[in-house]
Amino acid sequence: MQIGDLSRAAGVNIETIRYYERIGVLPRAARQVNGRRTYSQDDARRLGFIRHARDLGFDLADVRTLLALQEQPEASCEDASRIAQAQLEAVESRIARLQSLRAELTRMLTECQNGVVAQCRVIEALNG
Amino acid sequence: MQIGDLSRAAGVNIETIRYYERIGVLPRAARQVNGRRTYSQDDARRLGFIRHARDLGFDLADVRTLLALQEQPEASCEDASRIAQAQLEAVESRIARLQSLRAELTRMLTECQNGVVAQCRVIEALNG
DNA sequence: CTACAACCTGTAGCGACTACAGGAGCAAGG
DNA sequence: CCTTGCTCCTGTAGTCGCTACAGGTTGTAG
Repeated sequence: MQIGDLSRAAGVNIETIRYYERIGVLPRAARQVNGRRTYSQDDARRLGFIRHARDLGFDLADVRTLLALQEQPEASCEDASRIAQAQLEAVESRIARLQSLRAELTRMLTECQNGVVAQCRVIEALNG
Repeated sequence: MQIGDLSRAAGVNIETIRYYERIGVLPRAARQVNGRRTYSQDDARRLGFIRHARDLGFDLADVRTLLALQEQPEASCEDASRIAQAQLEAVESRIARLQSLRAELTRMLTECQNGVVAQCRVIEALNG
């Protein structure tokens, strides 16, 4: 399996895969004689793990930690749940924040009568 | 009022104020004889406007447009409400996405018994 | 033999800051 | 008068997580 296949299989951009290798989130891929990268099923699983973690909002530092943990099956999973817990809290505070943004935006828009800028509640609200 | 005062008054980092000037979101500030920037109340209001818009999640391109609109009181505020409407939709889809992340994180965490990585639901969920 | 696709490395760009380095100006205390 | 320390200046580089080239090689199909 070469990089294009992996890219399609995992739904991750080729450039992103090379980027992950460059920064060491993925190990240096094995090469064919022509210099092209080859990947195993294991590599694909690792990339899937990364992608899923990224989709859940973990940053690459967290991903590194989670990957390292995953490779020590006998270690305590305390670290993993601590990271997930922190991420959950971050997500919850982002939700709360976005909900208040939504409220303010909605208020701005319902008060705007679509007239002239001088009377526009959207602009006025931003000046408040 | 010099830059430090404005920074404290508006709650915006000094470097950020200079950055806004550099990219033209703020006009080039008037200078004292010694070369230091001076700001008026008007400048402070403009910065407040920017900050508020940024807090609402508008990007600097939107901010530029909103600032330009604000300075044409007789123009139609249609553009302003279109931008706010788009922002509202973006906020709503971010909320939806974060709510599903929260659900998945919560599920991961409630299933994790804080044992060993090999049985950890957090790690397992990321592999799924 | 010629296209053209897929790959390679290396570097630069994005947005919105943030953090220096290296210097100048200014007020207060000794 | 001199030093200390604060604020300011410009200019450049770093952050994060990619993404997009440029310029080259290799492989495949007609």
